Amino acid sequence: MHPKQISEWRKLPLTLADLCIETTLRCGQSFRWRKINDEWNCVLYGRLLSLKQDKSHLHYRVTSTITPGALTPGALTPPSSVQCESEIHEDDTETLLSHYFSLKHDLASLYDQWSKSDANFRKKAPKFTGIRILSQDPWEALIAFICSSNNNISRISQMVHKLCVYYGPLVGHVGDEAFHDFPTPQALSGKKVEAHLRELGFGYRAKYIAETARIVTKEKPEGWLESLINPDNPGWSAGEMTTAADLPTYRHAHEQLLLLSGVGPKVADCVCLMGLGWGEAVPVDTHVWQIAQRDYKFGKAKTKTFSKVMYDSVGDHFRKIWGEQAGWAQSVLFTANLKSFSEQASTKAEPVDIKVEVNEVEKVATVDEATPILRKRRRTTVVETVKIEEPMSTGMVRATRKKRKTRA
DNA sequence: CTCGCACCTGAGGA
DNA sequence: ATCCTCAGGTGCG
Repeated sequence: MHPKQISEWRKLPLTLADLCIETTLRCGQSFRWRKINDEWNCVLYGRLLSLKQDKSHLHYRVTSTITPGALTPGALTPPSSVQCESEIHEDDTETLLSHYFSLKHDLASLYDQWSKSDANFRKKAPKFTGIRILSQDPWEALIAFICSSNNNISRISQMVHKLCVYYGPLVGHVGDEAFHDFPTPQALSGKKVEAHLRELGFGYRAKYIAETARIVTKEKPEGWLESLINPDNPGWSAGEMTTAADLPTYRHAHEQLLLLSGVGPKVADCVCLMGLGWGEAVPVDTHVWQIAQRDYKFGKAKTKTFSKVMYDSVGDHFRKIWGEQAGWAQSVLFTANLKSFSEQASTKAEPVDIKVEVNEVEKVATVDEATPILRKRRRTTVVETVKIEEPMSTGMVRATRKKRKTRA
């Protein structure tokens, strides 16, 4: 056995504008990080990580580990290499973090790009720098966001924690607090899971989780979820070889996720964005819907629950504005809109910010008024009439929406 | 297809 | 304190 094996602190050169863990780890992407003595802790892929950061660096260390092979069934880990020595992991922990925080993207460039193409982003973003999309484990993201439905971040975090405690492997401790990894699909597909989760206060989500675990383990082939990962943003272990046949696309991944229980368009987009690496996925929830109405002149919904058409319309609009990483930009504005971060959100929510800012947003398919926008399948031309303004961001924004052929 | 509503729970405000 | 609203929605009729 390996007693404690607390490794030394290591560090990555990162400014707070490159990455702000204080914000990124609390803005409702992951619900698992716990702050203890000014350090953020979480188990990722079988290793207990601690993070802290200063002006110039992200400091990290691995407190303890368990054999990685047992945790990620889909990840092909050579059965022979189950080294316990933390030393083995040292080097690839940096790789793990680099992937987890999506460090291959230059955040300053992305913020610049979004600011150029969107006056509202330009106004809101400066107070919320360093927000990154986390590339999380797809399965964890799936279950966590099933828990998120009609729920608040505080309770979602509690629920995810319970899943880890009761169904995930114990990896180590920080002080007297135990840290478990996220449970595998198999662990959550037991017969009594639903009833137990009910007892634990999961409410109607207990059924969704149990059902989804059953579907993934029993009705889908091995590695099915991983096969939906964006090839341009491969998983950390690079264990998901997609057969050339099923050409994974964002649309396909989204569509597949909808087949699961408790997974609607919003949850599917969360998983696509934060678990499968599809940057164009824009989760439209109540907050984003509010943002769309307040800051982007989307019509007031006549119905309480906005329709699928409106859902897609909002997403398409943001994809048109922000481009390839629209979901990321959305996450920044989402965070700026969170009550928990309201103190940052400017001294006061001045309702006077109308100004000339949103001049180019223009009309945008007034979705309200029940205008049968898509009624007739009018070729593709109909829908939005967002004017193509200045030429600066041409290359990116032109997200070629080919064939809208909606089966007909 | 669209729409309306029930659904579990508990943290946080009035 | 007690009520009420709301929380990163989804499934079903």
